[in-house]
Amino acid sequence: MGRSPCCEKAHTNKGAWTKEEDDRLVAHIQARARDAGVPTEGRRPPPLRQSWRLRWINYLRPDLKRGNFTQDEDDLIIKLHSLLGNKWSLIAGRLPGRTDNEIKNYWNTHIRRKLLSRGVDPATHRPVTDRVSSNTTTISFDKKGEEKSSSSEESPSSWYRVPDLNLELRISPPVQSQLEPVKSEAGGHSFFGLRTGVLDYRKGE
DNA sequence: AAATTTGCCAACCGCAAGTAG
DNA sequence: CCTACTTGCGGTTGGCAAATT
Repeated sequence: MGRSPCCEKAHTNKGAWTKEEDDRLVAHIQARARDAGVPTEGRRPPPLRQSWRLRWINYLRPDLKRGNFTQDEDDLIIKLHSLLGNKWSLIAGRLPGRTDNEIKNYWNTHIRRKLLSRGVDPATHRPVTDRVSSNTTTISFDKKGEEKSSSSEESPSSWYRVPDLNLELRISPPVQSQLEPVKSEAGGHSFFGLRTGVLDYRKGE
């Protein structure tokens, strides 16, 4: 991808990253990791630093899997989406080596179409012809920690059960941290000393 | 062979929440 | 508390390549 015309001007450097820029970013982050911390060269304009962060999280992180999604990953994404909705970061937390952006793109380009071709509404995960089903459980994330459910069954606040999916979801530290114990600082990969790509559930305790 | 359309996906944008001073 | 700044997230855009006309 070339740089878009608008990006050549006004001291900006938007657009696709070059190999050289990637190398510099990786070297910079590794150096910073050794120094344990924060950039020392003064403040940068937010858009540039945000771009660095995105590039690192979505592309340069060493644990990224890349390549085609497997059938298992497909199924897992569909199940998780039916439970979590467009919470791509949460879904990504369950798929080691995949980023939220990657999953979001894959959903929009592949899975949506696949579900539609099967006659399933990708938004609701119900048959398109199915109007209102009474035997379903709806989980809303509108309010933190509140489960709005049409089912009367009591369940522990830390996990949910959806009858027609044959899937139980327990909120716990993501797979990533279990598989890869050796990480910068305290799990996840460091971007200027910050953990990225792994949600820290302990914060909420 | 050239023009047009379509699909893919990296990157951008803006908002909300978190944090530091 | 209040303000400014940073980070994380989800939605959207736009460029490239492949497919089609």
